[in-house]
Amino acid sequence: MLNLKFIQDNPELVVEKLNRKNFDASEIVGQIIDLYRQKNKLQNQADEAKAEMNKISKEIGQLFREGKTEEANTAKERTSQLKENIRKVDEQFGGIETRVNELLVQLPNLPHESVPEGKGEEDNEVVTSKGELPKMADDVLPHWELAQKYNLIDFELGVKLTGAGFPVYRGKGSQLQRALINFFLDEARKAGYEEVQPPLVVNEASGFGTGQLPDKEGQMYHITGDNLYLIPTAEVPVTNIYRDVILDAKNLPYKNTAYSACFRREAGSYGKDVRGLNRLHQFDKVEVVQIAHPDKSYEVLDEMVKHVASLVEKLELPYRVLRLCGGDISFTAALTYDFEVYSAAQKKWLEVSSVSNFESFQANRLKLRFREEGVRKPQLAHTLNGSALALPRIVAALLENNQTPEGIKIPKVLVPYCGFERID
RNA sequence: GGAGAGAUGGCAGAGUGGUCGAAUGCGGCGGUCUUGAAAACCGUUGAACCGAGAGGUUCCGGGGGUUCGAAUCCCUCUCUCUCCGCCA
Repeated sequence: MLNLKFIQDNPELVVEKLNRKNFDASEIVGQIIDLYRQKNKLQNQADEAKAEMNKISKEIGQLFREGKTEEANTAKERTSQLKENIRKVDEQFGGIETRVNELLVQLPNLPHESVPEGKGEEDNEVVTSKGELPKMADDVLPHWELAQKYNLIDFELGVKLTGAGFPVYRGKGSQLQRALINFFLDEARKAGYEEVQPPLVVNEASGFGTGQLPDKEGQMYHITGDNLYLIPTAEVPVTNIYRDVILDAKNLPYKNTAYSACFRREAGSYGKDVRGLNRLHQFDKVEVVQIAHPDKSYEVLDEMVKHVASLVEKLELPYRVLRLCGGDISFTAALTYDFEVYSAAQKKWLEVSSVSNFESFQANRLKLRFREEGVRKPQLAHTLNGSALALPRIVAALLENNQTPEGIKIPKVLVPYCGFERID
């Protein structure tokens, strides 16, 4: 959520920047400014009337204590008009506040100046490209066939148990999952992130805090009986650790990592993209989250990007990093880098990580602030997060790229975690 | 699932109609003392909004009501805890 005062002070800037996101904010911003003015006027009126009321009430109390009952009763008569006035002004004020909030919530985050213009994913900017694309024979298998051949993942069994998009990992497939999770968590810990194990189910307030609600309600599984949501990413519970808190500036940045299962309804995605591990309703992911000082958040973002890069490099996967364009970047992010690994049999790039700086957009909803030494007023912190990494597409690329006639080779770093060098 | 209790400042915990943004303790910050530290003592210490400022308004889980006046009384919702039952 953008800061109301900021919008008021820089309406043109807001509209201009949101243009970059292909969002026409002129009308909403105009309405907000208009309402904001009315709101202040009403607040002043209400405050004045309430001050008067408070004064009279105190006087009445004083009179009663002095036993001057008659005078007190006279004073009471003065209040009814005032009371009615307060009620009316308050009602209007409340209505305007609600309306302003409704409008505020509709505005996406402002994109960072480095965000390229563009309509969709074809306009994303490739900032890094590393690793040789493997030259594979023509008869290489896509990962879903490898998974079946080596009995690693049973997609149909998942359909039986739950439905499409809920695969069952088994044998070495299951062990590989566990190895990746441990590897990613260990790497994060070495990079200074404190590990946490959050709940996989969150309440409405948490969903709102990180921006899933109300905008992306349909993407989450909703447990209606208890009004709780299955998390689409560990970002939600982990970032919400810091909801409604005021941190000490000298302790910034706060760094957390968490492994979690992630649940996404993926309503509206059909077609060949959903084949195999490419798009699932439940998947595993290790997430990294940082709460940073506004002056440092872009340094932090670079640090996180380097961390994620080191992971794919250690896994010996060819990858590229994209800076998302205005048309592809999410509602809440100011700047996002996507990581894609090359999947040799499918011959395509698969997104395995998304690293974003949300600046104060989430913090404003979360009421996540920090206090600078010697400064009385707390200010909004910046939140950042990134996948480090999401498993399924990594597994897909590992299987496809490392297939040999003798079986699937496990990358060196994972061998100690897996306990085997090859799947055959 | 059954029964009961509770929700107050960073934490603990008082406060049952006015002088309460709220006692007290702990913690935090500043100071005195000390070679330094501890102890002791003194002071200070919530947030949001409006305002150039003085200052004003709001907030004691959320919402509503009673009253001139509500942390305090009433209604309602949510959440937490305790005991019993069931269970990993």
